[in-house]
Amino acid sequence: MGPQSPRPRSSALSSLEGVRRPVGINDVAARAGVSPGTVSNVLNRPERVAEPTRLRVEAAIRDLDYVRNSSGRSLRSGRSDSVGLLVLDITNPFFTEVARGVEDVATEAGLALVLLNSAEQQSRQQRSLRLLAEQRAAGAVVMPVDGATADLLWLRRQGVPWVLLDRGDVGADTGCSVAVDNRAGGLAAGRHLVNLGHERITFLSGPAEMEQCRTRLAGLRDAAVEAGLDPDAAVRVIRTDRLNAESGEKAVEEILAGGPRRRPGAVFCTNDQLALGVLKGLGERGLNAPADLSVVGYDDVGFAALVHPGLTTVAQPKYELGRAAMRLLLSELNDADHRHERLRFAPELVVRGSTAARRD
Amino acid sequence: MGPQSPRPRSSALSSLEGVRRPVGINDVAARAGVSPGTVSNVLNRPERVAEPTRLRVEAAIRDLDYVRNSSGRSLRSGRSDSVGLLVLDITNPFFTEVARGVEDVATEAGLALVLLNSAEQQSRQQRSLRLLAEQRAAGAVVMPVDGATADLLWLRRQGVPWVLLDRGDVGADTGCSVAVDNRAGGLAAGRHLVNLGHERITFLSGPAEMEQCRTRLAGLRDAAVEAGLDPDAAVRVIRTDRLNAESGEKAVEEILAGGPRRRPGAVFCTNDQLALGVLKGLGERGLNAPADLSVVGYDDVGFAALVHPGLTTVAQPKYELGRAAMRLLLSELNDADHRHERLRFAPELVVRGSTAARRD
DNA sequence: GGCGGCTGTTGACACGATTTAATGGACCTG
DNA sequence: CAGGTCCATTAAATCGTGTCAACAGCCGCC
Repeated sequence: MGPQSPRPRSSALSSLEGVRRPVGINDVAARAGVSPGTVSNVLNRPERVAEPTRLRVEAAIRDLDYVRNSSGRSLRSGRSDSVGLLVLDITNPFFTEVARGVEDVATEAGLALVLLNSAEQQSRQQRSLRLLAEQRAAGAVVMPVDGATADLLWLRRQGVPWVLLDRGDVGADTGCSVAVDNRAGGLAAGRHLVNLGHERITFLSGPAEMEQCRTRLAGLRDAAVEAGLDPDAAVRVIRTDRLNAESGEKAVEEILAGGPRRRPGAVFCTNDQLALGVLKGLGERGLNAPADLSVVGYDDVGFAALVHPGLTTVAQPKYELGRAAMRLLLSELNDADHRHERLRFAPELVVRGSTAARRD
Repeated sequence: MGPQSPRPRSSALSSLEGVRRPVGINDVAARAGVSPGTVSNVLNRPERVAEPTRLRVEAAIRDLDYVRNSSGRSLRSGRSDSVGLLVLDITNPFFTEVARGVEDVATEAGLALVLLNSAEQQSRQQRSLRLLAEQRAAGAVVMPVDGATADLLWLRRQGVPWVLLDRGDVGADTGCSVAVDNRAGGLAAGRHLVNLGHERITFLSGPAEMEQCRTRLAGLRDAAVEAGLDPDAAVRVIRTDRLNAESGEKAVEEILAGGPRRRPGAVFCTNDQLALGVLKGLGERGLNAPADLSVVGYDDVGFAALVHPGLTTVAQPKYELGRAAMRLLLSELNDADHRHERLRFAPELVVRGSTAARRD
């Protein structure tokens, strides 16, 4: 034992440096003249402790500026009070609206939100899920990259429940999910264009493996069939590898290829960013919507209303989506009789200036 | 004592239900035939343990699918391995780019990011900071609401260091800060407009108490003085209460008030969202930039390049800002000889189509 | 062969909060 | 007054990890 080995626990001499030994529940107990257990009761079940005692403890808490230590707390309980939010791309406005919804509900429930960004990479997603397991997170709201089902099931086996957001299912009945009806969205956009007289429509899709893209396309084709058109002739598909404005801009070339005769009257993009990119690409070629091409987007991000002409788009209740997901997670955490639920929201077509009747 | 009271700790019967007792460092130790301390060494200082032992332990870890418990970890160490990121508005693209930078560096360093959104409310910020204190967060990157200095100092007294982002100082030499030189940004925008011949410029500001707004305005006035103009005559200020597109749109009325004689030739907005709102408001009145009014924004968010005409704006290195802030925080956490630093980035004017020479 | 030095491993405790069974005291009742 | 009930409080055990002094075993050296 060195000379200073049993460091003086309760010395007050540290007021000189700014670094004070953190005050714990024991210090509070000592100051209030009660046992640590009573302090814990004051914090967690105040009704069990007599009024005068409670007041004394509360005074001690204030005097010492006591802040409880959540490590100790969650070590004992086996659960931490934070929930994960795993998104595919923090910078996408769709996700940030969702995040706001999740955050609001989590905050109301006193839970901290751990933000994880997979950037659409499976390896990063895997790291993120492991982190949640290590933290013994109370739960997670997850927008997984495609085909990473096994990792999710692993996480649940580790005792961390999740709610799937904006993705269908992960096979079995393994958890709640919240999404918007993509087929209905595609259908609404399709009907709108068909009603305007368009018979040649290009669908600007993302990567082939994304379920949303395929389903929205299916809805679009439904609309063509409804109108008595041959969907294979009426709908042409162009794929991009990323869902951003740049890809949309580059795709304009291909959309317009084939000369005026084969040129589509309308393009339906699987994402507003793509659509805005298309609008920009048109502008650069001296063309514009809707005169030369009707353009429809998807999501209704804030900027869709700001461009000129305003972007016609399929709105998703993004904020509500986030709130609902977090609420389902809370239900799974708190309700003993929780049953997994598949919540489906209805999208809504917002008609602005970027679409118009066929002119040729 | 009920019949089942001392639950069987090591029974293997739980393979039926999906809920297994979480496996801890002790189980690993037992399986590998070593002491828990050795397992801990394998995890934290592998070089101290002999190769064969290490391999045996690593095998046990894999076999049991052991996941370490960060509550126990950080209870012991007094520090958790998460850092907070407090932003004013998650949905603002400026913040999300910053967040991406912070997130990337934090992830590299193996730290988890706790996302906190003050929504510009002091009460929410206070709750957030308390949460970080409770978590014994390793540190935080903070964009505080104005005038909440005391809470920040309190957090540091609680042992949680922070880096200030996009805000000057908090009085004394209390921590690092990262920001962009707002005066230089205002100056660059101002010079650009003055060089185009504009002599009546409106500054569209946010709330009066925001330091950024005041400093950018000062830069703009500097430019006027440089050009031999009386800044009080040349620059008019209009305030909005929120920094969003809606406010910009509403402000158009006021900007144009006073008839063509007194109408300004240019408007410099303290934020791209405001500027985009102005562009929209102009469009709705049948006017447009730059023919009727030159418009300059600030931030260079992704959408600034997508509108037509493209928005001339003062670009901030958002992603780099986030990275730098997190790096300074890491330095404060790891380097014994850390000195607080004030990092200032240079903004850059990006000229697009929304500004043009004076025409009247 | 005894001794010092070195390496690898162990055992026990500390971290801070929660929980449970036990305790003490006040009050009531027959 | 003995016995019982109820309430407020306490002491001790516990959660999973990290740390550190102590120790065992081994090698080499004189």
